[in-house]
Amino acid sequence: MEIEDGVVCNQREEEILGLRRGPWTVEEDLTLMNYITKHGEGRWNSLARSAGLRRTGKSCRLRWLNYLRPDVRRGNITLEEQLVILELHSRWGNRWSKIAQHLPGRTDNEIKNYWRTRVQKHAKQLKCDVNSKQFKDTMRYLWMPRLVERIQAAAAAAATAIPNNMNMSSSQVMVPPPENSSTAASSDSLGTQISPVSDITDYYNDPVNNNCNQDYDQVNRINYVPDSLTSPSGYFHHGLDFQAREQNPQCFGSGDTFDNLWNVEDIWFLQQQLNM
DNA sequence: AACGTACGCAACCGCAGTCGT
DNA sequence: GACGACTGCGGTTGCGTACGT
Repeated sequence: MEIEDGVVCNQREEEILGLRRGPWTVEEDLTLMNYITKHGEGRWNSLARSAGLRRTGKSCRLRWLNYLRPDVRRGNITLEEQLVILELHSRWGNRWSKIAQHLPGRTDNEIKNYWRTRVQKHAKQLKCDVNSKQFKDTMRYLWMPRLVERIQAAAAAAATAIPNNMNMSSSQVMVPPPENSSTAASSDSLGTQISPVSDITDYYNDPVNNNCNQDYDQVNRINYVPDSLTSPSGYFHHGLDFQAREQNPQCFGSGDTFDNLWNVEDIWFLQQQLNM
């Protein structure tokens, strides 16, 4: 049998075995769910055969983990989740599954998609590489503190609206303490210790932990904005802020979208970084 | 209304690691 | 130790839909 490459081989194999590809049907979903309910997950290749699914084991696993699992959390990524993603990505890079472990109900695929479609888009629009120091600094010193502010503002507003503080989803979002912080140094088991998202907001607001807020304040104190610089905020009108706005409309004034976290300050900040 | 473009997401692919034989 | 099967991960692609002209 002539094999040109692995892809052709796989395609022929699948044709011979009558394997299906592409979007899953409702019937396939039900078959997979029923089978896993009865027999449990794992051993995906034999599971696919035993369940009578004309799919690869890989395909079944992916469908289950990313879509059918009962604890999969759907919908927009919340502000807290965004903060956790940014923080953990700055620490671990593209370790999506590791990051996903700290966002209950979120899949690595979803986080990866979020990063690619949102964060990398911002980097592109700011005309810098997503892995560059400039972009990382902008993220850490501008975007993340702003997220913290938004989260705290939303929490405060929700606390006012709901006296017994049954607000937000903070308790569901877990981040390990920053590895290079004094908090981390004093923790018992780095990596296994889980703390609520409030830790991370405390972290970014505590001048002892890093100079993030000092830098941020400095940037915020700047009143002079060169006329030649125009805000890119007009670019950003999609997605991320909708859920937060729906949950806490009082926190969002007109035209105040999450994507407007990127504004003329970011351009200024990047230019300062480039001039250093 | 029709068309083109951008966006978001589900699914696929290749590779590397793990495990059993 | 060598080999093959399986699993999990990160990167990439393709499609449906929303949006703008």
